[in-house]
Amino acid sequence: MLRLYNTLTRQKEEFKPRDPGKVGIYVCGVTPYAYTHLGHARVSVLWDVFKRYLEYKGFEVTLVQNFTDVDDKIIAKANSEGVEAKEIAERYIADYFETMAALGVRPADKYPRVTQEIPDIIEVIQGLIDKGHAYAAGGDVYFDVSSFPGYGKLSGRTLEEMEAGARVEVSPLKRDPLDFALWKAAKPGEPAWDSPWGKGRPGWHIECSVMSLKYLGESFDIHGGGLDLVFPHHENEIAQSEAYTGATFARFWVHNGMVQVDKEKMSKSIGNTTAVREVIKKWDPFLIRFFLISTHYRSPVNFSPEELAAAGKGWERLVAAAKRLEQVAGLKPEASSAGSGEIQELRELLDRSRKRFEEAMDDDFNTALAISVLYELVRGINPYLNRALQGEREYRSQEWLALYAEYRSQLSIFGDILGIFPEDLASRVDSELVSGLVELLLDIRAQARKDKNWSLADSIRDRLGQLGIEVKDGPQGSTWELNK
RNA sequence: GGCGGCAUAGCCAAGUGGUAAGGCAGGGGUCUGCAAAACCCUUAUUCCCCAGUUCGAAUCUGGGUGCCGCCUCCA
Repeated sequence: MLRLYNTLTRQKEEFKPRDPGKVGIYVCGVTPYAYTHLGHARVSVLWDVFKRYLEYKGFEVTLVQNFTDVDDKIIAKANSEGVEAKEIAERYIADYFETMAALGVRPADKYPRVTQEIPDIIEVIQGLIDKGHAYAAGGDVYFDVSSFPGYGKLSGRTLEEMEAGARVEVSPLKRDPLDFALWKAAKPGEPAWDSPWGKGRPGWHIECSVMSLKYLGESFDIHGGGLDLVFPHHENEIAQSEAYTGATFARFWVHNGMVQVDKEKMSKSIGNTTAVREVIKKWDPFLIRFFLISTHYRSPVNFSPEELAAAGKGWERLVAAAKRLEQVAGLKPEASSAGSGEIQELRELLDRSRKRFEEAMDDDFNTALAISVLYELVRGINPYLNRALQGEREYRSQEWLALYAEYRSQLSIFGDILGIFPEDLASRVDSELVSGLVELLLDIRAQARKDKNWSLADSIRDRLGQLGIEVKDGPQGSTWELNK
């Protein structure tokens, strides 16, 4: 049973989908006017993992993530470069897709864009006017906050409190300072579409209401996004949508914590963003994923090279174990008696791990706890893998090889859900020919070592090292590992 | 100023009433021609402080301190 923290109720609730077996998710995507940064990466990686886990649980998941491809920032950027707004949006949308591919994020099911949904948006705005929830003023259209009694229920504040805050934008066209724009009249030179209120473009919040309702329907299951969107964006989405349909907008609101730098939020307006395209030049993209999910999604995660390096050490241990499991899968069984007691214990560890992994993920997607299960698995099997790879015959029996195969499969299932293992792990590790040749060289080297011919032994190790094959000597023999 | 959240070892980080997961770093060890890896042991009598509830609290309540987010664009 999956339990999810719902921002709306501020507690964990049992998750039951609207339609049995199916889950509809809408996640607020990016405004493409700058390179994709780690904050964007966190949201996307998170929902990629959540979707994979829900699919593992047997749900059919529809994930919708939008692009806000027209807004003030895009227009400003376009003006400063002397190009069309569309060109700016296209450039950074392309960067977003490239970044996501590098991070192993599987594509969402639908990526709607504001500029391609204008007629639907106009229809909803007109509907809101007709129902008395919105009013046109000077070519703009504003949502009348006072007409929606539930305003403030997501962010937990009342109209009075917000009025007192007094940092809201004052516009002479608004009846109330808290009213927000559904439609903005075009200024000269801005991208604009025809509408009943004259040329203009949609306000920021209306797109998400329109697109989520269009692609997921009323009362869809989960609406996600960064914690910084709770107010005003998501609050406004609820007001518009529920005023329009009269039905609950989204059933679960799931918000992730911010990526921080020096304990401060990473954001474009502060100017402390780190573009993912730069980060992955120095760090493995799968380590970035691992790092981003090694903290619970609702907590902030601080980004620094030191913390990334520390996480990297642990991650490398998991990857190394996964590689060893691939290698061992290529061994031929030896006829020898097995240590059945040890095998029994290891099989119990395996069974327990499945349960603990699922319990962790079921508890509000506790990826940090889930990762600890992988470490337990690896710590359990590692000693035996080493013995098998070093040639100890009793650890290469049919029974042991079968157990390794189970571990390999289980680790790969967990790894796939979290997406933390490079996908070409198997192909990198093994082709029969490579294995055979490396084994041959290691046999020769073993003889050289026996003869204390260290220069030959070291030369073989060094030259294999240059080819990316790392040789490691152990008490019973040598093992090897293929690195990038 | 208003609203919300968080404070756990040197660092990162799980844990919402039953006696402190996991990772990194550090120390010790197994192994060892050298190197690397792997594994074992070890590192918080204690969870920001003070009071309270309870047989029992890191976990609940009240007060304090510090940090973060939102109230303007933001994932």
